Amino acid sequence: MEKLTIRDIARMAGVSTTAVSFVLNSRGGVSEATRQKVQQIIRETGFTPNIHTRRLNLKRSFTVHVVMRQYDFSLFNLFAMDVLTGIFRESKTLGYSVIFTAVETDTECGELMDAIHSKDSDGVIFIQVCNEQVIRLLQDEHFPYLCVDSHVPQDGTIALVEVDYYDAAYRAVRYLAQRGHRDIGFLISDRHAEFYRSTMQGFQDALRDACLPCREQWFQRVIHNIPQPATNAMEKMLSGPARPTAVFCASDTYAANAIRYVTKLGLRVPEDISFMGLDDLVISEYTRPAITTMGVDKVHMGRLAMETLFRMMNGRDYPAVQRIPTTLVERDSVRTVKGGMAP
Amino acid sequence: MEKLTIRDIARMAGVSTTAVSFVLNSRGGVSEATRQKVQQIIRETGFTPNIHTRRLNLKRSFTVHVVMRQYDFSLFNLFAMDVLTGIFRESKTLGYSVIFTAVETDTECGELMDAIHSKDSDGVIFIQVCNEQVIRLLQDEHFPYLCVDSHVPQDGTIALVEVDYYDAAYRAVRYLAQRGHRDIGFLISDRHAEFYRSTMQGFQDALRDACLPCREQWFQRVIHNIPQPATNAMEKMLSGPARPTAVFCASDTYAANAIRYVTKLGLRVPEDISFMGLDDLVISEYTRPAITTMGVDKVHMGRLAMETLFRMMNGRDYPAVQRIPTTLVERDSVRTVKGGMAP
DNA sequence: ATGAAAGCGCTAACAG
DNA sequence: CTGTTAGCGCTTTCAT
Repeated sequence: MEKLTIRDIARMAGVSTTAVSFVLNSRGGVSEATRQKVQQIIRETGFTPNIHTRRLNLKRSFTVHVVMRQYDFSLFNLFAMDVLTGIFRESKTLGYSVIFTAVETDTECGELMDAIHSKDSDGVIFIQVCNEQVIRLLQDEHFPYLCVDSHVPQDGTIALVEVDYYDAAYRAVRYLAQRGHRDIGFLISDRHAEFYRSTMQGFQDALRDACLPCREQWFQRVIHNIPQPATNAMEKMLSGPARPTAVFCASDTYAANAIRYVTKLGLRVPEDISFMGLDDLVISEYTRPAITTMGVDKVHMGRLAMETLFRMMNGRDYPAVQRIPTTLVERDSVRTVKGGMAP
Repeated sequence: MEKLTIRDIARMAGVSTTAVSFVLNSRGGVSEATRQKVQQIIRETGFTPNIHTRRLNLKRSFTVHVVMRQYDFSLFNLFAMDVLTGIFRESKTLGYSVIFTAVETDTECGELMDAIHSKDSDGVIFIQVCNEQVIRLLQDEHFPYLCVDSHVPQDGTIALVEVDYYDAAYRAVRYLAQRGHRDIGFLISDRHAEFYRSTMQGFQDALRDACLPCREQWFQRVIHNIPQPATNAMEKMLSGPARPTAVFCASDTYAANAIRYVTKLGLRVPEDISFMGLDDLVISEYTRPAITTMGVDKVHMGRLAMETLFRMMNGRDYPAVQRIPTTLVERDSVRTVKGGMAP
């Protein structure tokens, strides 16, 4: 069966291609009779217009390009996976397709730009990726784009959908303090300057506001993209003379690995040492103890990103920075120290 | 800056559009001098050919369409996520783009076909989705497609990349038997007739070959797509007079939830009851105890799927059914009963 | 309301 | 080797 064209339909309906085109795009300027006739033929034949032609004419492709990081360990994809789900759902309702590129951490600018140019799309969503050069080029081209969870300074130059990490860190530590913890460690990211900055700031402000001590050794940076991140950092944190009673982890993945590590060491969690995470990933519910964490609605972030990009692509105005709040999810990895308030 | 066309490049290089086109597609029939000239102009201007036009002319889009299930709980996406990673990697090397549709469980045939027709692509990969009607229509259109982990009869009519579930179940039970377990329960899927059939067959054959008893009550079907699958099934399994010493779960997600459930009940895993899973998902490493499971190389499945579809799309021959073997991943959820062999 | 015809940007057959 | 030209299938302008 040869692929039908608008011409065939026009012939079968005894009208011009213009009429068919108008019906397809539900534009006015066609008599009701013609419209009926054409619609019937379309239904009977199961005709679908060639999408490339449409795109060629309209100079838009009605697809968005999602660029995300390609991690070696699925563990790190857990966050992005949920964001994706949100993007999918929203794109469906908006009538957009979604196309992908997964980039290695060290992908260079030119390569990425090529990918963006060659895969056609009307806009780009970066998830956990934000190369300044690429951003600048995109800006020069007036190409719509937006970053989700990209750990980038929120100065308004780049459209962003970001977790309110400062607030998350602040409230996490405050929570720990309220549970009676005074000696609090911190597992922080070794990358993403902005992520580092905001969580660190939140952490320190909370420490200060709660009048808690602050020891150099209890701040440990986690090395990414190795099979068991956090193990190393945790080892260092515990090697000193004093041990924190609780550790705030800038990601649930750190927390999961740290808990596993200290458990192997013979420490009991949360009795001997408490842990608190950030993000509320799927695994956090299944570790033992399950991780108490500052949860984020990642699917919502995806929806919001897609919706915002849609506005950009259609010339409407849009909020430059959208900061997503976190919610405390209490599970079993934090104990109440005597003197602290029970949950 | 207006978008350049092949015409502009031709003019600037002082050659015809044909020459430019040939250079772009690295076809012969152009003198070295011309080629150099054109390539330089392209480099200088940063010209990229309009992809729609190319597709329109070639009548191919160089993109594959991935259709996957849209689950409400990210837990269920863990398998598909890794398959996707494999598809991405392979598609990149093959020069294909990837486009998506996430379907609800009850998406009807017409809707899916529309999605397939309207998002353009040269082939479809279904992940954990396999609607017979859709398959038939696709077959009628001679449209390349392939199913990954779709739990469908492997009779050769449909190109498949499937886990060897029979073998996985058989070997899992044999492993449990070797560890000295004689009373073995089974948490099986409530869906996917073929998945049910093959795992059940493997389970029963292994039981028979090891001369183990087989109790009706120890077979429990898990209800999907509820927040805590397996809890219910586990409850039923434990409600009888006798309790199995080990349970084989047709998925790690079942195992994770079952372990959590029985732990809350006060049972110790693996001392009081052992669990064995299937798939080796990210969570399995983080539960406590970590789940002993039959692992599958999901990323490999994705690669294989993409590569096979590529063959189909290009008229080469391809294997109709590819059965992926599983590998035992020993962790901590199975104990050795006295009389059994230590690992 | 309708249809003829001129593109959209590129590929490829064909003639030179 | 090179350029001219006819499409690819659809949108849209402009007469009618």
